[in-house]
Amino acid sequence: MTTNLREELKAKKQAYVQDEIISAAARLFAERGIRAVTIDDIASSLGYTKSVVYYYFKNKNQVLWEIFNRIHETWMADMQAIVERDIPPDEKLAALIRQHALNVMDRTEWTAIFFRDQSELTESQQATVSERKRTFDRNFRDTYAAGVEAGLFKDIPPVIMAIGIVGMCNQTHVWFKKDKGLSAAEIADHFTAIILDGCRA
Amino acid sequence: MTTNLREELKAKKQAYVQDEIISAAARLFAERGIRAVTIDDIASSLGYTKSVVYYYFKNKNQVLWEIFNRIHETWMADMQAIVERDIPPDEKLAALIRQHALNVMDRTEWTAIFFRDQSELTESQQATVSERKRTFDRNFRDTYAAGVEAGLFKDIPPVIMAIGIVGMCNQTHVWFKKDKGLSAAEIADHFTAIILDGCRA
DNA sequence: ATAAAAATCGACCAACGCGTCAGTTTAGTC
DNA sequence: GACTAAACTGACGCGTTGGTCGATTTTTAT
Repeated sequence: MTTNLREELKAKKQAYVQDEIISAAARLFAERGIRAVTIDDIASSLGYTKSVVYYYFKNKNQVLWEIFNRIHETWMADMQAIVERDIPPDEKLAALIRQHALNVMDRTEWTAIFFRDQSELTESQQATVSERKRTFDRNFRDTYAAGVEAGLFKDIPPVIMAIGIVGMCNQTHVWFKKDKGLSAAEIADHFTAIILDGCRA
Repeated sequence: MTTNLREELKAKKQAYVQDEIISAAARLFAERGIRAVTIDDIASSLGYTKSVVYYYFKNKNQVLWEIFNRIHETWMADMQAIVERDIPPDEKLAALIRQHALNVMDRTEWTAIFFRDQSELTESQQATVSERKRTFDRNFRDTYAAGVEAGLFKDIPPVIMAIGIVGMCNQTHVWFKKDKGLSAAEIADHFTAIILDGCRA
């Protein structure tokens, strides 16, 4: 059992430092753009040297890829929980909009990267992300389509709705500032209301 | 008068080549991101050498800055024309939304750059762009506020509306493909309808 | 034909940033 | 206290790229 301590410590510290690095990287990436940020920048923003980053990550791409994966996991889990609920389409759409708006504003930096810097990934990573985004949009589309079917929504092409909604929410990452002006919850509620009033039959 | 011919020809050719370069640059910048595009890439996409680009532009930043200026000029002219019209706020808002959506889809590449790569500009250029964006948003805000005043719109904070509208329109640059699926006009009309129905008192 | 201006070429440089690596310090283990 | 895995250091190699510069070709005016 004695050897376990070392392993445990290793795992814990590694997870912790990796989180630190990813957070710092995300902040800088979002602010200046991926290419404008050097590994040195990331490291020294944490008081580390470049080599430390390379000890915990294989290369710059892996740091970036981890950011993409984490944001996707969070968003997808939230979305899945809503989609599986047994509630009418209008309520479901409202919940989806609200949740996505909140998620975007909860981590504006990550959102900026996710929607802006996909081209910095490798070809195959890009393909994966595109597929994920499609799935994401599809949930909005399907929910809207179900609402049209049920006579709750106007007969607007669901694609348009999905694009519009996601666009509206995503762009908040540019303007939203925590602790300044309206709260994330208020903004999310307004957006939800605007869209739902705009598409009710 | 003979010297004038020379000057004229020079001016015309220079304007032409500059346009070529800017268009090519915009296409590549939008696709791969500013930093991922070398001056060589721009030049050779036109069959030129790097030196040709440096003959017509001082440096990379000037090419980028020109893109930012041109898109601003176009958008602002269109917007100004609408703002000055003597029509009720709801019609005005509808016109603004429609026009912006169309402008975005007319030049998806330029839009991508404008909203994504501001951080690649110099500090003072960034300040200028931020100021311009504020002015742009303010026209949406003021128009909405006037509509609320006139009892046409719900009493939602105008800032929210402006953010939502611009976000909705901007994001289309990601999805919109000419000659595929719905036309730009159709999308613009749908967006306009959704928003206006969503905010009418 | 010739001179002057405009346009283009191609070699070059210096800075920069990614990623490597051989070695050193730190901290649990026996 | 010796041993070993983990964590970290600092210097360096190497490719890339923005930008320069003198030389050369092309165009226009006289």
